[in-house]
Amino acid sequence: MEQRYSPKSIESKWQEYWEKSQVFKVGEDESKKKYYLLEMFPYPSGRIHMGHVRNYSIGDVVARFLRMLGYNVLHPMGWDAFGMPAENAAIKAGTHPAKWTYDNIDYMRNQLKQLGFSYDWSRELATCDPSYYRWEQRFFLEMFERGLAYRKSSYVNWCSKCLTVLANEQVEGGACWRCSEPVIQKEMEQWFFKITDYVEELLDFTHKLPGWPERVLVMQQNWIGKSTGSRLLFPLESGEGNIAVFTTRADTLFGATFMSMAPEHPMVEDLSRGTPQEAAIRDFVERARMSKRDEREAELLEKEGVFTGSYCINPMTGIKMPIYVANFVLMAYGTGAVMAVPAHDQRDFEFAKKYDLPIRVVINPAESGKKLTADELTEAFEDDGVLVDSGPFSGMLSAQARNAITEDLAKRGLGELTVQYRLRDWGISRQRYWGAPIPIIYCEKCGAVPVPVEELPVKLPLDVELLPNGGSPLPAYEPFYKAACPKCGGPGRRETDTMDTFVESSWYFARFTCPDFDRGPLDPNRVGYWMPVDQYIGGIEHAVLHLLYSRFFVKTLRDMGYLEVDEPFLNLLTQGMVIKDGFKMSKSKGNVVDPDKLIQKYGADTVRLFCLFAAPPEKDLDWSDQGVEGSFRFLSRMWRIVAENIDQLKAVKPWSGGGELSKSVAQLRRKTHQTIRKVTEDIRDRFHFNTAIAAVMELVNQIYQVLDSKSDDRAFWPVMREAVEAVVILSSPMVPHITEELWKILGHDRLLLETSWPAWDEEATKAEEILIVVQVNGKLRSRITVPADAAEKEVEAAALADARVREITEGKQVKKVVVVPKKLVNIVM
RNA sequence: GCGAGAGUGGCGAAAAUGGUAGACGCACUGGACUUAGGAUCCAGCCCUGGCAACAGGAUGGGGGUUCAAAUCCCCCCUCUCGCACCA
Repeated sequence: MEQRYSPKSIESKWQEYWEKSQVFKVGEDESKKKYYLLEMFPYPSGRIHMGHVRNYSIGDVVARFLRMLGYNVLHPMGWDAFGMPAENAAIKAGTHPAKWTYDNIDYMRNQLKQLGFSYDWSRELATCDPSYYRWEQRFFLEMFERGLAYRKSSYVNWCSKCLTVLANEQVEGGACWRCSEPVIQKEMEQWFFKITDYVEELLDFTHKLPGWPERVLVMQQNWIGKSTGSRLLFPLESGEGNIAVFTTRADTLFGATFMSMAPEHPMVEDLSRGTPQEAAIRDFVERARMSKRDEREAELLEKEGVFTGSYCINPMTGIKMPIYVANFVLMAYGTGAVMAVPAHDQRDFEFAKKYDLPIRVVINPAESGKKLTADELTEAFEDDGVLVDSGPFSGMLSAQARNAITEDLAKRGLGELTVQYRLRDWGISRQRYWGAPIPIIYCEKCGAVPVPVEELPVKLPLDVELLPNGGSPLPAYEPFYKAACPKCGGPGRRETDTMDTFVESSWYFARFTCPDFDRGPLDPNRVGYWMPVDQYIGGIEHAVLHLLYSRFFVKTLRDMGYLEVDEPFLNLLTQGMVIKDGFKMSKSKGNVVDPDKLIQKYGADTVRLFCLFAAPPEKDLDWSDQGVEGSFRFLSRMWRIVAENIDQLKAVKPWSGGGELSKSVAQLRRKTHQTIRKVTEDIRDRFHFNTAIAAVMELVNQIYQVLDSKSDDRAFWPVMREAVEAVVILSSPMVPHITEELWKILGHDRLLLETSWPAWDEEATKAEEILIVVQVNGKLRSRITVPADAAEKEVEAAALADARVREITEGKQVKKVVVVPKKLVNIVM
């Protein structure tokens, strides 16, 4: 055996062996308990980065650990392979997105293999493959049939750099999530998935996912943004129709003195037509539309508006309310129109002050009994309170009045209690090339006609020329767009938009259970066996996007009969970022660490070990080159224990109990079993790999000490062997190559990864004598050793008899003695 | 502004259920082995005082509950994240 630990040849040897013998390939085995462990699959951007290494190292520990515990573990890997970077890179490099993508996949697959992850590679899939997206197109058609996929024209988020539409979830602070270009509003015909049909269930289940981090659930709840209130109608002065508003404060209706509308509101044009305000309104609306969304939503943006020239009537007071178009009203929320109550809403207050509109106080503070007056207000009073100047409702509390006023209006058909959500339907059309085609043909006669299921997949043509500006070549590519109407046979035009790539990632986890199934999207038997995912691991950045879409998609697949689960992911672990020099590792910060180089220098085991040891998984990990060095040093120490003692170790069997042990040997055996317990519990119950590794390090340290002690106990080597094997087995999920090698060197024929996880002997973890801490008045004063089975009274007596304790308690009255079994004695004076 | 989370040595971090604060690792210091070592091994390493045994202080700050608080409660400060004119 090599005296020095040199990972290179060891690692490639075992990787080849694992691959050849297909040890990680799994099938449905009813005799075993299944466990579906999944890490978020990567976008094939070119190379694996440290974030991936960390994510997949965490997953691999769990997968290997559970395998050894006897679970049937599904642990697949694939590629989120459609997406814009492929197009941009291909244009730049003069290649094709498909080639770029598949080349990257080849490179990255190799990187993952070099890291030794225990994937069932036979299940690998790439979402850009027609054998994958054909089923997505099928889902689309079924969703279309059920009205869950529909087309509508609306204002959508447009990124002028990416030349495509973005879903709301993909807009961060008014800018494109991908390129940070400010997003503008553009009116377009788009396909939508009706996620709002599932809004209540999506919200409801945020309370039924105990295995998810609270903050992710809260983020989803916030995103869904449920609020209960009233929908009220304000008749137009002209008598021709009403304006609908949503309000959570129907109790303030008597204080509504004007109306504010979003610039995009469809009634704006009619309301201003023929009035002196027509030109001013047109100008204002145009300006608002062109202004970028981040400017419009910026906190400091001053409230501005223009009178439309028309009025509506307050249905309670009968007062004429001027209708304004205001820049702060969002078309996207509620009805796009807001009843303005300046006394009780800060925005309306500022607006009223600016344009000199009337302010009416209708709520007073309930407790202080203070009376507010419009003249004295310096800011809106937004709290609930007691109604005043509100006709028959005066004197009521806000909470009651909200219902009472709405019900009163309901009698006149002007109001109803309603629920409003922030969540809107998921816009999935993308004006890009590298995505799954939407299987629709437009016919002048028949409209939007679905492609017949038998004709799927609608293949994305690969023989196109990309446009230098990044726009999709499909609308100009006749062989693709030219199609006959499936209904009437007349001339048609194929949909040239592609689907949002988040659609692919919304169901890949289900496809992993049966990636070769060709008689439908999902094999009911296999998907039934494996789903749901028991443990999902990935970055927090997908808290809303991917994780909400996937939850929705699973519910629709369930309702279409493809799945039987309500939720895709039973447990979710969101791992922290990898930080270096205070910043998240990124190309733009120039602080990336290349996994290839590290593997080259230290081997995969060291890289994995460091990622697991430096921080618990959910926290950010501070990268440290010296820390990596330390991880390598530890593995070298582990190696040396075996290398320097191989003959003696091989000559014996692990200690199996029986007989007296000398002190240091007995201590080593106790430490061994305590470590087995600690590591098992840390991995199983808490995913705290850092403390599990620390425990193994402690055992290694003790092994070195005991090796130094040169005991002539005949149990020495057997106990030593038991300890060394524990080190090897317990660290094997984290560092699988070195441990597999050491296992073999120790003389085992069977693979370490086919070996059962060790059980600890509870008896062996117990010491016959234990250390008890003695406090006087809560201060640590002494330590005593007592037999482990000593009774409380005996422990108390021993503590009081302790020399140091007697020194302190000398001549004083002991008031009370607290004995905590096996821990401490506190003497109170 | 709203919501969530976090503040512990020079650094990354440990301390299920309140019970020896700082395990483990990094860095640092000293020593051993060595032609040499940036390899390895041993020892030290929160602050103050002391040769030492030991004493006192210390988990962002202040108060409280308790025999006992990093941990529970109240107030304040700082940082991170998410949402943000949502009517």
